[in-house]
Amino acid sequence: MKITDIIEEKNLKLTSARKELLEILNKAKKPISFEDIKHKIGMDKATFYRNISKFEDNSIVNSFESNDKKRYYEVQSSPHSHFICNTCNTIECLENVSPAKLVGYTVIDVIYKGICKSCNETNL
Amino acid sequence: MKITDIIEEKNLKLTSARKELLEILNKAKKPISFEDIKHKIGMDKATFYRNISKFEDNSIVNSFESNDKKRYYEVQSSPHSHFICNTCNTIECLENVSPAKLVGYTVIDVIYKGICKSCNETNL
DNA sequence: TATCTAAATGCAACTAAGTTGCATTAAAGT
DNA sequence: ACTTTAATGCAACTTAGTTGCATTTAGATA
Ligand SMILES: [Mn+2]
Ligand SMILES: [Mn+2]
Ligand SMILES: [Zn+2]
Ligand SMILES: [Zn+2]
Repeated sequence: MKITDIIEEKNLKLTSARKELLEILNKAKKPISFEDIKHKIGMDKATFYRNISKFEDNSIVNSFESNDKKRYYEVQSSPHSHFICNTCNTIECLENVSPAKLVGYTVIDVIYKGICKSCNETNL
Repeated sequence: MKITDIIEEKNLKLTSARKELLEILNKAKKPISFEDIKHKIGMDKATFYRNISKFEDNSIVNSFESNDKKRYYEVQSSPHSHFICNTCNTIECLENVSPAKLVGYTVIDVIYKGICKSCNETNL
């Protein structure tokens, strides 16, 4: 789905800041933080956070906190869980892991923490 | 296990601040944040964070970030996952949920996010 | 038990992610 | 083109957590 369509579908104004932000998020293969892209974007950080917040309200973007106390954002595609490595802090999207069901609860998001594949191999 | 034994086993100095802190953490049934206990403790916040950090280095305490952007700490007992409610922000320890295994990864901690039992019941 | 030393503490200053108020600008409907 | 309302930039603010430094204390040694 195209960026302009995503924005129009939610009846949001298509501003240049939003286009720029969504383009970067759309290209990214991993969730990214403000820190990650602050040098690539033209907008002020207030604009970044306000737009991210609006995207989240409109279910265009979702986010979670990582080990480094920063928030990471990604375009909402098919629901999936994430793995955060305690050693190298890398975040991986786990597309093929079906989230465990918990009776009585509604599980929306699952974050696994531990040691990732490549860190495990390094320490053999 | 007694607090004094835990500290001695790791060859840490048994200071009054550490005793106070570990006693509170040990009694707590849930993970707690600095905000939660700052009024109950005598030590400075720098001392709190330095001691928590030392406890984590020595595997006495573990922690994770919650929805409210605060870090929550608990005495490391049997490994278990946690549920964080997006509605009421309550944190629950899930003692009886065995964490999913991911081939190639070492899963140390799993955080489920979503809607907790009581919030689900309220919205029937 | 008095002395010694490294580690722990309190305090204040700092950092950095994220938020907010306000004046200005720009999107998009007419 | 005109108008309205939402979006933006900027600066000031908030707050969890960190750090430097002078002082204190645990606990080892004599
Ligand atoms: Mn993802
Ligand atoms: Mn727990
Ligand atoms: Zn890793
Ligand atoms: Zn709840």
